Amino acid sequence: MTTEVIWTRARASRKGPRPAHSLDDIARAAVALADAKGLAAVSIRAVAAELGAGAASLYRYIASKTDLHDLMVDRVAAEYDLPAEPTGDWVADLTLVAERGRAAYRRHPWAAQLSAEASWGPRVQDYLEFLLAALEPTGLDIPERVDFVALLNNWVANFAQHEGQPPDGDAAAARAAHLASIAADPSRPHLAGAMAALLRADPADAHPDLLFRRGLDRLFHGIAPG
Amino acid sequence: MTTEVIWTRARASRKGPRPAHSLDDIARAAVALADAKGLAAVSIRAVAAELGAGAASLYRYIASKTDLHDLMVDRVAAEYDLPAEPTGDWVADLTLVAERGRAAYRRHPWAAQLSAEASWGPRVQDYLEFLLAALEPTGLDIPERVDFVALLNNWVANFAQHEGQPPDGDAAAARAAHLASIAADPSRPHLAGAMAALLRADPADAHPDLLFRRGLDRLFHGIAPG
DNA sequence: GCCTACTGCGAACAGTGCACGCAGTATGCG
DNA sequence: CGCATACTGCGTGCACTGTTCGCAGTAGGC
Repeated sequence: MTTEVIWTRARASRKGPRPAHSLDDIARAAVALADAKGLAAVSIRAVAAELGAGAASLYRYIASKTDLHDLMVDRVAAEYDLPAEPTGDWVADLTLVAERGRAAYRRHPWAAQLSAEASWGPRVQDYLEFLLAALEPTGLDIPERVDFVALLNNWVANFAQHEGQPPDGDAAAARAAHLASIAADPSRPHLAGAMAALLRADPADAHPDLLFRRGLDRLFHGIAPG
Repeated sequence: MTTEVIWTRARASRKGPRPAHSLDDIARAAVALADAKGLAAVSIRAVAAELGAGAASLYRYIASKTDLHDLMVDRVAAEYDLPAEPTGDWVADLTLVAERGRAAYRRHPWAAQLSAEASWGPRVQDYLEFLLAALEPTGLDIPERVDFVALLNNWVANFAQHEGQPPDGDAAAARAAHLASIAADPSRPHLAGAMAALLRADPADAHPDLLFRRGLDRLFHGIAPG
């Protein structure tokens, strides 16, 4: 008997007691936990406790923690809530996806770590379908489209991660101190200058919306000058 | 007493026995272990055993597993082995970095998961310095340069990940089966078409070097048609 | 009314990151 | 020299992890 990804497992059961929970319940609990206390706090036991269930009970629904992660990613993907069909204006379509993604990754910063590895559930597939359809007018061939979908997702996740203020705490403070020391190190002038500029501009006077649009534009039209 | 990142800790010691290992030894052992058995096999105990040391001994050198990850990333970054100064031809400079990165990520696929989160050691800083300097002729402003550095790293890591054949094993087989079922699902035609095309072209008759150059070119000049 | 397929779950197992504290070692100072 | 001191390696233990096993209980089909 081969292992299966959670999305292909049969889920019909006629006999016995009704399951007390659903995959969606589990996903919701896990997402809530990750939002509140970080991805590291999402343990099988913790999710089970959130549902008022025993730890071993979760294994009636999922086969591994990987399955749980897949559920979480799919649930976040549902927040894209895209229309059935792209408009045909590829810049507008991709911009819409990017903005929805930005919002989702700001709500769920942990999702960035999971989305690259997760196996695609139905909501993720909807997202991919929309993006691939939206890319049709660009004339890119198929490998390039797939490549660009991953690129866009990565870029959006990275952007959202950096615009949300860093999580306060011990490790974050150490990070910030290290960044400051890099900014003050004259032996790597370009890096020091860049870090100094970023630290100075931190009060977000440079509107992030503008940076986001500009970054997207670079993705669409490249970084080449002129 | 505030926690510190591993790169800023004092490392002078005059009294007592000479340390039996060095940070570089530890990094080398951890990288070797990750290359051989995957990132999950890199536990404190396993790395210590690789060095012929007790588990608790490692904590004389590092303060946490995060420190170990930082060491590993910095060691991989050393493999870029970039010249002191970029040439001034930004396309050539960035291409060089991308190619070195591709090779490094193919040798150490696990590094992709770590590089985004790691705190920058000296070798990583050298890499960043070179890239930021190389981006100067593009006329991008500083936030855009920093953004692009992250983008390039992500894209290269992602590319290298996908061109290396997937790790054989139980989970990988389940993944492949799921992909095939997506390719056969007519309810999302664009996605199905894309997956079918990718699965068909798997025998790598399309030279990956060519795909790599083309992808880089898209990064530099954008995806806009015409 | 029972067989049977199901459910929830306590307990246990191997493994993890990490902290404490002790034994041993080498250096600088008197 | 001798010794206090600052270091090193590390056994042991703790709280926790993902996962498995087997058992008690429940409810649909015949």
